[in-house]
Amino acid sequence: MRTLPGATFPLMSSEKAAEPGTGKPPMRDALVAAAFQLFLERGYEQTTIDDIVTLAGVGRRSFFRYFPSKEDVVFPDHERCLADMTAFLAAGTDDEEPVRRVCDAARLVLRMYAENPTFSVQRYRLTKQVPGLRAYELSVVWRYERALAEYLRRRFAARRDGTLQADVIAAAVVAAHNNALRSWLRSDGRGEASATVDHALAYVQSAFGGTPVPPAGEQPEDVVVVVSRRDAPLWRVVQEIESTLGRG
Amino acid sequence: MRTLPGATFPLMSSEKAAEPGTGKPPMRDALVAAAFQLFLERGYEQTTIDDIVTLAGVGRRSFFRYFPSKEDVVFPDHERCLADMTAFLAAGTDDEEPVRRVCDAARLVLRMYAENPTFSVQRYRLTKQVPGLRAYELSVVWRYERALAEYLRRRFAARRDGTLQADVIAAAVVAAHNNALRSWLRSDGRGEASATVDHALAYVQSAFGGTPVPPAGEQPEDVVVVVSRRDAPLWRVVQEIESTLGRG
DNA sequence: GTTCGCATGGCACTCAGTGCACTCCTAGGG
DNA sequence: CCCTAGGAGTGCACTGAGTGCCATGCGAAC
Repeated sequence: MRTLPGATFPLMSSEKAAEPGTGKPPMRDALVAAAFQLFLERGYEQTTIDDIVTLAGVGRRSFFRYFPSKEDVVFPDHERCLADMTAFLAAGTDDEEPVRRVCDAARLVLRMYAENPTFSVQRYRLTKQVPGLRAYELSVVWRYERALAEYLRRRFAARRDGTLQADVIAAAVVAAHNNALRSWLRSDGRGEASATVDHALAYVQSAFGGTPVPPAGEQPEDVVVVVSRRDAPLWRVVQEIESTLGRG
Repeated sequence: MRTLPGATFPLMSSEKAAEPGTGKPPMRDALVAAAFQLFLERGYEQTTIDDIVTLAGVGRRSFFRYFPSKEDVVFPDHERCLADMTAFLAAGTDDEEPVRRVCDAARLVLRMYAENPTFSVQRYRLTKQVPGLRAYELSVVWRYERALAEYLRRRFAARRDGTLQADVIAAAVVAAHNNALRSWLRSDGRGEASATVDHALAYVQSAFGGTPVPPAGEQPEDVVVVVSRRDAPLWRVVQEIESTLGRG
């Protein structure tokens, strides 16, 4: 159980001290690096906190100073991302389409994943096979979903069944986002993540939202006529409308 | 720390021994009863496993024979309910409307809650204020959602974007169900739970499903004509279709 | 230099969860 | 009637996460 050589985590970084908010404390990064190295080498459950702090060359107590639990070290940036999303939603004006707004908020999360593809893929493989981490990830995702739902509840305050619609749409947005994100992660971060998630979110917008893609250049006909076979499923009808409007 | 009097948990029950599958082991029920008594008295985190087993009058090791973790004692019947749901989905035939089927599956869960209103309400209050239990509940709900999504994925195998639609619809169904369930739980289990959840699921069916309410008596017109103002939001158009079809 | 604040480290403790071995108690077979 | 096999329950010791408390050390301010 050797100690990580000092060069691996630059204590001589431009950030000289741990300043919460301004820059990342180097010790925090060192702990994340040491933890992931061990998690990938021997697995999450086979790695103890003592192993991590020994490799990082810091005291055991310091680990819990930066991460409230062992699971948290696997999701080191979600707290900040959640704050970003909350701020993004709070900054919106009331003349925006609510569903479009929450879809854009979801894209913030995707961007965070896409910023570090290799890290994201490693974490994905880890969470996929460790039940405890999967459970923890659920609680993280749940907080994003709640942020979206709270925003929609405010926007839908006047609607009948506003809270119901808010909860359902938030869940649908998160599910679509996660579907696209996972598909991207399974491909080892190759390909364009944003295109995948755009496609997934367009489906949700087509089911719930206002205008999914503002026509911009080409205006749809002033009058839309849809002829539907009796008993055709509603999604088929919606699909028909979309293609008629030139959004297919 | 007295011991629970023997009369509180009928050891003289008709089930004389612990027979997995046939009847509930009385010891399991005794542990649940003792646990909830203490959780309500002094809180979840303030209650240790030792407290529970002492009150139940059994050995500490026996607790973990029945419940793999402390959280599990709070959700003693979800494992069976999940099995029921899986069986229900597997028993369906392929000529049924898939969305309707998963909505019916969700109603199974509601029925389980509605069978023991007081227990469900107590548990709700507990999970609402204990973060650890909330997280655990998320993992339970996630398994329901996965069961629904897997079913829909099979049914949508031929569709383009089938897995996306399956994931999104499953999430929407679960969110609608939970919205209704929580509203019912907040009312202390008064009122008709099934009516609330029916209303919530109808919203999801109207957004995704085939015929939300089979017309039965009155058939919709064979040809549907919708005239829409330019730039009207899609949900407004859908609303129009719905009212035209007589589903409003 | 002294002092204050802060990041860190060390120590001891609680408690959840596990592996193992032991004791009953019961069923069944000779 | 005895002997045995298996399963339910139990006691014990151990690991490891997470916490509270206090000491230490270091840089900044005074």
